[in-house]
Amino acid sequence: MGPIENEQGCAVRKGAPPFRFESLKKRSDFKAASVGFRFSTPGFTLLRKPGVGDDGIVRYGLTVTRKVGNAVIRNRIRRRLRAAIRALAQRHEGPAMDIVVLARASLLTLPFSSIEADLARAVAALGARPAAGPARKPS
RNA sequence: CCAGUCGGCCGGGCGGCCGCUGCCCGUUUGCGGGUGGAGGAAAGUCCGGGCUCCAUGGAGAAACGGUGGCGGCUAACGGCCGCCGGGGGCGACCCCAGGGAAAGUGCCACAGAAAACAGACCGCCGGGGCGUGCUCCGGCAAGGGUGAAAAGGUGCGGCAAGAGCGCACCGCGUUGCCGGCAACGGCAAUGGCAGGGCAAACCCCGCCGGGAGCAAGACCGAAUAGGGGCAGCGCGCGACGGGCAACCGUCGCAGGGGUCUCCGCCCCGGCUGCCCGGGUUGGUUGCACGAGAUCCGUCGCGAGGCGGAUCCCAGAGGAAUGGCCGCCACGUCGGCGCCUUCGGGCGCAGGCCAUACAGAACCCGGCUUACAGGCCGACUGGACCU
Repeated sequence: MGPIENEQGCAVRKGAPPFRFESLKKRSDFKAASVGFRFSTPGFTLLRKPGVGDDGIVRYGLTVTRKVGNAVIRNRIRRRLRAAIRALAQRHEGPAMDIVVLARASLLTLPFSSIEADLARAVAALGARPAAGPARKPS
């Protein structure tokens, strides 16, 4: 893969090193993402935190609620998601941003290849939206 | 070989690609290399400890909570081991909240005459009466019936009929002797039977218990705003309130600033320096050498004790210990062939699934619950062969 312009024509990164992927750790980040754009797939819902991310870094958070299953199931889902995100990071070119993955129970049995494909699709779709996030009524 | 009882153990393996994390080494500070990295229940959070903080002069009592055969083990326990008693099983073995009902209170539905100072429905026996199968009086509690339970059970004698009324055996109480550390057991004598059940109803008795928890606790600690103390300099007037005072608060006028001037509006009324306390995010620690693991010896029936040697064996923090793929084992399904005690077993090729329960969060000892499949050992009952 070569450094190219992405479809939106923003953030051209010729010859830049690959994106670094870090995990979100603060509760406030998760809450901020909950008001951003969403993209749903059979296995999960992807949220994008409003705002321009730090250059060259995509931060991701995983939300796997107790409703999904017990600790063993939740951990396995987290591991599969991390593995898929890591694979995606190798070829990510889109804008820097913060995302949160809301997991569903089907992630346990869904084929790994389809999780990867859905994740790439969802990240591309959210990367194309304006960074400021959706217009919301001021509360 | 079949059926069963008890105890212990395992609970995937190999390879490839790509990753996470603790420690060590190197380093061009990007990273590279080496090495370690979930469980028997890590679970439920039900007990017991260590550790930490708080409270506490010592001892005791009350209250509350827990616990309950006896002896031992243990740091401790509601745990474990051994034994005793009761119950179940042909047996190996299993089950028991197993102190006290002659301290008191309470409850015992339905049925039944009567459910606890006993009593008499049907009955049985004797006597009186008359209308001769009913009634009255008295005796009895064996039989019937009710019930979970009705003042021991069986048999013989006895009697008007009966009854521990008498006797034998069994059960029970008391006393004595013997065995045992003890729970308790054995034997003998004796009493003719004392006494309903429920204490997982209150209660009584013995024993144990201060509270909260690693988000315990300790250390480091910015920036901004705000709080307190001290020192120096400064400190317009008036009114009101508080105060011994220093001083503080409110209001008005004057002053300064936004804004060069006026008006209006808003803001400020101390400044500087040093110190203190509190404290959000964060970092370090507690936090991985311990009632530690493995092996050996020794004492003990055993739980376990003692001694020696060797070893270091997870430390995350939106939470690492893995993701994907291939092969194999195990399992399972039907097919074919052979054997068979007709339950099944073995062999061959093939299809399917790709493992159950479940993820450390300060650490240990237990308990309880969950668990696909499999292995080992000891023992019991039975069948067959020699």
